[in-house]
Amino acid sequence: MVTIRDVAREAGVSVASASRALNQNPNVTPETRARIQDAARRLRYIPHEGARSLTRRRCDAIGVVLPDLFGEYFSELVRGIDRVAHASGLQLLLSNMHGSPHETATAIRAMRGRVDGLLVMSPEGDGSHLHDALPHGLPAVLLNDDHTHGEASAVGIDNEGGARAITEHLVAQGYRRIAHIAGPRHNRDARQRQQGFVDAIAATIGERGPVIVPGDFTEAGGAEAARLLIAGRVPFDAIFCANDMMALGCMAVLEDAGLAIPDDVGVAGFDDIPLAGYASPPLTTMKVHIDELGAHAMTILLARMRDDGAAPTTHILAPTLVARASTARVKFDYRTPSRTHVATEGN
Amino acid sequence: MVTIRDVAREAGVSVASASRALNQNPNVTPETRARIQDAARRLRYIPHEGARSLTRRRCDAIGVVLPDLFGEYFSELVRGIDRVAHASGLQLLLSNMHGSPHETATAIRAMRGRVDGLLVMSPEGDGSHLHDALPHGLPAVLLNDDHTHGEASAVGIDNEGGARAITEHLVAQGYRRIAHIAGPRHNRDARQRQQGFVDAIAATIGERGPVIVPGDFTEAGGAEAARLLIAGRVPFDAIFCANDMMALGCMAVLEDAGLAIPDDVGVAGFDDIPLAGYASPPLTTMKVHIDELGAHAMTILLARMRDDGAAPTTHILAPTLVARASTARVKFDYRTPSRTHVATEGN
DNA sequence: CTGAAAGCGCTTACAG
DNA sequence: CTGAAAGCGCTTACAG
Repeated sequence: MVTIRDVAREAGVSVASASRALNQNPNVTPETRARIQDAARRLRYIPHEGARSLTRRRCDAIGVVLPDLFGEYFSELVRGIDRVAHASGLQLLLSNMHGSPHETATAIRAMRGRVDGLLVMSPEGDGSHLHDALPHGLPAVLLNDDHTHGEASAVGIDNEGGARAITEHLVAQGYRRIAHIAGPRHNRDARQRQQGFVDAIAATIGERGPVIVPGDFTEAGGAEAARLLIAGRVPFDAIFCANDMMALGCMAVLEDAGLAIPDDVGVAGFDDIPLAGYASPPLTTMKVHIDELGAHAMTILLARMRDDGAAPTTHILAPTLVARASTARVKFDYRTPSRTHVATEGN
Repeated sequence: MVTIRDVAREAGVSVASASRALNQNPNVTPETRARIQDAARRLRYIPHEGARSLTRRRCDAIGVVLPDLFGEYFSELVRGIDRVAHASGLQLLLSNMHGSPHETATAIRAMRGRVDGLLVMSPEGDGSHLHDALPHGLPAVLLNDDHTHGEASAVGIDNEGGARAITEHLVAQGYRRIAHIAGPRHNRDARQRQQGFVDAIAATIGERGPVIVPGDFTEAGGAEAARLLIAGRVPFDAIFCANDMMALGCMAVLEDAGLAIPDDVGVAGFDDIPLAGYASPPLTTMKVHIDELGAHAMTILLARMRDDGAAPTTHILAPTLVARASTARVKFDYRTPSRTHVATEGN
């Protein structure tokens, strides 16, 4: 491949001059600059960014380490991150830790010397295991975490508050026997959402031990949990799923079982992925502004990269309730008002 | 930040020995190796990958340049790429060209010296403009292109064949006045799908100038096109949309207008994004095996990276028909067989 | 087995 | 304005 030495030789100047001309440095006469640029064009010279960043001590890139790259959730997250990063002329180096805590450390280490900052989302554990992996001196922001670790800032979601809000919505709709399909046991979001649910049930209905079925954040897991619920003896008239994908799987099973949504059973999710609005009936959920989460985290990272002396901070974003037909037993069931009545009687 | 010199000093050896010990090189006595590894651990040393790749002349990373990072399509594509890349221990450096042909060149150049290979998807133009931007000597594979450019291989989709197949399906279902909502004018996929549609209509129905409404691959664009169709005087009993997102927007408008799908109007899309199966009614579409497209391209790139003397190749993947309820006027309308009859009479 | 040296491709003080 | 030199952090022949 052609290097800056080739360009310098072709133009009859030193590599120093070539570098200056190619980098818009003013200390070059127009003539030599033109000669150098011509040579570069003729040789189809493209600078080696790896070498550049080694000497410039900056990469103009930021690393993003995620548990997965797939699905609407991460897609939106990356979109938000990219919006801010691109505006600052930064490239994104994405890394997939494939859900493995061990690979997280590997992925983070592989970023050293390639990026100027790091965005990390590690949904399991308390984040202290990240402390060892994070390169000392590299600005970092934890995504979806609710407190800082070492020098890393954090941007999180108010999962507990969100879970409380949607549970209260179910209660307000008249549902009284509300079950919860939880997320993965070690997942931080899942635990917090479950906690918010339990608290809200206790505060509103006064029930101390609501039904909680384990789940795994997948559509199949939601379906399986719904089957368990139906097979069990405990009656229920609503299900709050810890995320939307499970709610979708859950709804399919309920309908197959002949249960009408929202009349026999109300269903609510969490996240508001695009699919949620297309489900039939459309799914009530807590909208997590995922792209804003990403954009916000990136903005904070930029600030830290400029001033790395600043103390790490924590930001918590509030999700918002999106009430749709899947829980519209009382107020929102504009489509089949008669059936609402029947169902209410039926329960 | 701590460098290998710090480790060497701490362990009382030369940087050469430190490097060897840290890279599992056998030429180190167990004792010195242990001493060096201890020092590295104590200092929390993490190697500078940028410097490593400069001397090793390889980055263990591959660059992916896409028109956008958002949406299910790219999400699945990246998933497929990552599956293969990860198995080979390669990182992914993603770049978003934000739909701009100009930014494509910038994004590609920025990859020089950071990656060992390049995957590029540039949906507009004929790909020859890429020729100038692709660094000479860097293995590259074009995604979604149907012929090679320079040294770059290509992996494409049989859009024409797919469009013909789904058009024939509509005809087989009894639809006779089939309109097409096209994709962006300069988009290669869109043009090929339109061509396949036109050919199939001519071959089956004998119609030479079927109705074609411009679109833009977005949901809003599909809705707008559907409104145009309804407002126009030309009768239609089916719509083949150039992609699924437009089909979704299209269906919403049709239903609002009181048209029953599939009885009054059949609707078909292209891509089979996950949303397609969730639409009501579920959408008939051509499944493009997007993740396989990505995995396939990555596999080819790996082969090129091993043997860069090989001649560039072209691979075309065939999409498969997924018949769902949105076109089930004749055979698949298991839900409302009576209405099928009515609708057929009605037309 | 170990170390001194060269070099990867670039940029940037430092002289002139 | 221009060039020679040092250096970014590493690896790898080359000697010993």
